[in-house]
Parts: sequence; structure tokens; C-alpha cells
Amino acid sequence: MGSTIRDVAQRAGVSISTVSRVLNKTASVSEAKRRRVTEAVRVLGYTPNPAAISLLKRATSTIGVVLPYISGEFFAELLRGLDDTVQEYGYLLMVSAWHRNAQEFRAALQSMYRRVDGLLVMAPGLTTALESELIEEGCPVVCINTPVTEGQCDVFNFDNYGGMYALTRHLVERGHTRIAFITGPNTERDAQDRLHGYRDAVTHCGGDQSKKLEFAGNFSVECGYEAASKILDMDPRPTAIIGANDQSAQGALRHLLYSGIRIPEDISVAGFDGIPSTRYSTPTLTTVHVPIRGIAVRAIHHLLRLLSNEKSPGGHVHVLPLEIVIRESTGPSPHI
Amino acid sequence: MGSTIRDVAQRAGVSISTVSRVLNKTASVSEAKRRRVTEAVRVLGYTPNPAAISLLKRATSTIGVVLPYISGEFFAELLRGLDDTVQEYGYLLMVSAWHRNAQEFRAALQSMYRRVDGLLVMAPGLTTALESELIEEGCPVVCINTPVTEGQCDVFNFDNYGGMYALTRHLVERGHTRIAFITGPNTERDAQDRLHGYRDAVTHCGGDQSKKLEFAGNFSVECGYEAASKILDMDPRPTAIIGANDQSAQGALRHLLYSGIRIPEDISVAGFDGIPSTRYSTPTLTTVHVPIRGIAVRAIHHLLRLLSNEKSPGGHVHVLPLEIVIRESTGPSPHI
DNA sequence: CTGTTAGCGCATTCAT
DNA sequence: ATGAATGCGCTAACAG
Repeated sequence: MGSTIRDVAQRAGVSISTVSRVLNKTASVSEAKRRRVTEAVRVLGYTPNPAAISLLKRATSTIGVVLPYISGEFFAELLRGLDDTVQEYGYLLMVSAWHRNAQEFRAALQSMYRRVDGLLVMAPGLTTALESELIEEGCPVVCINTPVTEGQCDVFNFDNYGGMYALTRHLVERGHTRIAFITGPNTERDAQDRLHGYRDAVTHCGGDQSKKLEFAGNFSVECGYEAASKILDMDPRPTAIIGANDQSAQGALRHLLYSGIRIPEDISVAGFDGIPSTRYSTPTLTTVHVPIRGIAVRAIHHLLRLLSNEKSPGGHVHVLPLEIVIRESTGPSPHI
Repeated sequence: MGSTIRDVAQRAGVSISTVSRVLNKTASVSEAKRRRVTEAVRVLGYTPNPAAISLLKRATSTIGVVLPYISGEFFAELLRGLDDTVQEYGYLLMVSAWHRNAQEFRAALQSMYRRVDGLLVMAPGLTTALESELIEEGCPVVCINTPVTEGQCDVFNFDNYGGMYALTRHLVERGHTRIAFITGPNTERDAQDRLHGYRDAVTHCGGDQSKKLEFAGNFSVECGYEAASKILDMDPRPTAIIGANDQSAQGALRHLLYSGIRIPEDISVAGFDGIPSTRYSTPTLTTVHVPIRGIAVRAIHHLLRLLSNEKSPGGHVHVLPLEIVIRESTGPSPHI
């Protein structure tokens, strides 16, 4: 280890260009020298220095991932999808999380500068000010679940509005009129879209529309737990609760069960995201399935295509439709 | 973007060495030139090319993370802990997962070569053959939850054996004698240690010791679900089930509830890891808490110390004690 | 086919 | 205090 191309050349008794040619198959080399080089490489355990290649070729074989946070099943699944996919193409993943503030977002972007060939960004709370910086990053950028407006980079979004609209309508159609809603962070677009989907569905389909039914949350289990506590005190009491994401719904579920409420006889609970544990919550959680892994794979494929110049960024916004996963048997269903 | 130190020098009317000196504060520069340089840097948005620095300094400000798989809450929490910590020190995280086979492990290691200053490896199924390659990686390596034997790199492990021993003993003391166990992958040391902890506790404390009570699993929810199905058919039926990890316990829980079994009146269920959702499973899951984030922080600190030559690798094995988290109220407890 | 040479962008001597 | 020159490891263009 630690050997350079020069060491290999010396050991094989050839010039460094010959070594390079053998390694990169960039020109034909006599069989004799080829074998001597190959052998020397093996013995020395030689691996080209990525920094030198990067300096020369302006490419790093690395994809940068910038996420608003890393926690919960959602991100594990996302990262796994990203990693699996880039590995297929010989790329590496550089990961950096920021914590919902512009400065850290900038820092994360900055730190990736020239360390990655392309960037995969998730920034549900992206502002136009930050957006301009994204574009100037100097490398192809693909966004996931991010409100990009200026059409400078391609985006893969979920139909957060439509998914929540459908979920809410479903509940109204099942006879619920007072449906409480636990919101996500009001700085994030996906959370806002879900809120609007809920509001519109309630309005259009004949549910109670009242701001009092909306409880401020932040996508955490804890906020769901607290919201449920307030919801139970309401009079008249809502007959259904929707969490802006699964975690807040799970928090609510937790509190209701503790309070002796029967689900769904007394109150129905639904979430959003379709994280694995919704399948084995008790009772299992009706939710809207977000194909996280699928979007990860698609986004990476798109990004790699941009890198190979097969495509140019067109500011395309892909909105993926979402499907409700209905699980409302009283007891747990056999599906896991 | 895309500007080099030469561009900055030209714009400021100085030599590149002066620019370098200003940027790195490596020598004193006249106030006038300093300001011209600073201004030029600002206007051009200049950032040094990491590849050049890396080539020159043989350092990348990057920590590599090699994990056996990325899924579930466990890894999300681990990664979050790692990322938070390295960010404090201006490092970046390069992540690569492998899927329980030696070839992918080698590939992951290989791909990190010279791209990272240090390596954080988790390889519960590490064999001695692979271990030797780890050592030759050419950069400091710190392991987590990995059976390193040759004492060449430092390790932070959990007391998997002791934790499971304590958990099993706890159940025996509560009157259980027939305790079923859902194992983890038999290629992984942590899973084996947990199994041995279970066996020894049963033996020492007076439970039924029978291989028939052991069900082969692989840390997944699904295997727990299937194992529970077989366990229910046993005669006499076990009165308790321990999953080698929380996910398999949750899978078992899921099946039991579906089958109308009351927990814990009919059968008690316990897991291992203490992932967040054990707090809002129904009923909440008794488990052994593994301080994932804590170990992530410690391991990174240790690795960074190695990098700064404050310490040299001594083959130290740190075994962290584990604590049982008992949650066995019939209904969910108010703690979330 | 093969060896020599010129940079990639930068920190670092070495002169001045 | 500052500029010129060297080289980190490598590929590619250039001569043979």
C-alpha cells in the first residue's frame, strides 16, 4: 500500500505511461510488458490515487447527498436506495445532513464542492434565496421532495397534496366529519402541501372545516402524542385523526391507546409515508404509501444520466402519484 | 465557480503564493494585498480544489463508514450520530454498505482507499481473513460491534452476551421457564453472542434448555413473524419469546396479536437494541438498550484522535455494558 | 508499441 | 513581505 504508478513502472521495468496504458486499456501494449505490469500491480497492491485522477479528470465518482436530517425509517430506506443504486455504477455516496436552517444547508453544499460529481438534494423547506445557490453549485443537481421553482434543476416530488386529499376524502366518505390534523413543520413545503390537501378535501367533500381541528406538529412522534392529548379534550370530539406523517400518527396512536380509546371504533387514525412499521403498529396504520426507494433509484438514474451528458437539466418536475394503503381492520391484519 | 488560485492571484494582482498565504494564514501579508486578495476571493467565489489539497497533503477531511446494510431505525440513528459528530470537526462522511458477503466488503474497503482519512467499520460477521485486509487499509480504522481478534485496530463493542444474559435471567426470575429465542444470522458475532447469553442464562438460572426453543432468524421482522407461528404450535407452548433484536421481536409480536394472544398475559415478548419504536409498539417492548448514538460519537472521537496522532491504535477493545429497559405493563405506558 | 513531457490546482520551499 | 519554482500522482498528447 502507498505505492505509486512510478513504483509499479520501476518494478515492471517500463515507463509510467505503459503502466497507465495497461491499467486503463487506453492503447495496446505488448503481451510481455502487460504481464509484467499486471504482476507488479498485484504484488504492490497498487491502486491509483483518486485525488490525482480527480485533479486531472475533474471527476470524483462520488455522488453527494444533502438531507434535512437523518432519522427514522424514512431516511434509512432512502439512503439504502441511494447507496444500492450508485454502487451499481461504481459511485460512492457522500452524505451530509443539515438541520433545518439555511446556514447549515449552505455549509453542506459548500463542503461538497468539487468533492462530488453530482448532488442529490432533499430540501422540503427550500427558499428561493437558497435555490439560487443550489444552481450555482457547479455540478448537476437533482432534487427530491423539494419545492424548486426556477426550473434550473430537475426534481422528483411526491404528490403530497393529492395523496393527502385522497386520504382525507376516504375518511369523509366513511362517515367522518370531524377529522383532526396534526401538521408538519410549516416551513416545509411537503408538510404544507399535505395540509392543503387535507383542507381542500374536507371543504370539497363535506367535512368540518375549522382551524381548531389543526394541531401544529413537526413530523415527530412526540408532537403526535401531545396533539392527541388535546384532541381528546375537544368537544365534540373528532372521530378521526390524520398525522402529516406516520411518525406523528404513531405518536397519536400511542396516546389514544394509553387513554383506553379503541381504534378505530372510537377514533380512526391515519398517517402518511408508509414506513415499514406502519405494518406492525397495533392496529396497523392506514397511510399513504410514498415509494421512497423507488424515487431514490429514479433520482440517481436521472443524475447519472446528467453526468454522462446523455441529458441536460431541463428544470423538469416529476410528480409521482401516491396510493393510499388502507389497513383498518380492528385487529392487526395478517399482512406484514 | 470553477475559478482557481491563479484566477484569484491575477485579479488581485499578486502571485499565487500570496493568495495561498492569505487563505492559509501561513505567513504575514501586507494589509493592502490581503484585502485585495480577500476581495478577489469573494467576487470569484473561490474555493480551493479539494483534490489538489488532497494530493498535496494526503488528507481528505473525510471519514469512511462501512456498514453491513442500511435499514431500519438502528442505522438511521447510527448514521445520524456519526454525521453530527464528524461535522463538528469539519469532516465529511462517505458511506458504503455491503450485504453480508466478503466480496462486497472488500469492494467497499477498496473503494474508500485514499478517499478517506480514517475508516469506521461495522462488520459483525468479520472473519480473520477479512480482518487482515482491514489492517492493511493504510489508514486508521475503528470498528463498532465487530469481532476483531488480532488486536490491530481499536474496537467499540456492546456487551451483547451480558445484555442478553441479563434479559433472559430477568424473564426466568419472573417465572418463565420455557423461553423461545429467535436468533440472528449465525454468521454474525453479535447475534451469536446474544444467543450464547440466552443459553447460559437459561442453563444457570433454571430455565428449559432445549435447541427446540431456538428458531433461526436473521434480524428481520419477517423472520420473527414466522417464528412466532411455529412457536404457537409447540406443546407445551413457551411462555416467553425473546428476539435477538427488536425487529424480530416486533415481527413475533405482530403475529401473536393477530392470533389473539394476549401480551404479556399469555406470552411475554422481549427484544434487543432499544430502537425508538419499541417505545410505541403495543404493548411496548421490553428490550435491552444499546446506546447507538453514544457509541457512534465515541468511535468518531477516538478515530479523530488517531488521525491527529494524539493516540496510536492499540488494539483496545472497549466493551460497553448494556441496560435492560423493562416495559411490561399490560397496556402501553405513558412514556414515549 | 513505448518513453518523455506537460500540466491538473495547490502548498511550500527557495530566493529575493 | 513576496514572487518563482518544485512536485504531489496521474493521464494524455507528443515524439520516436
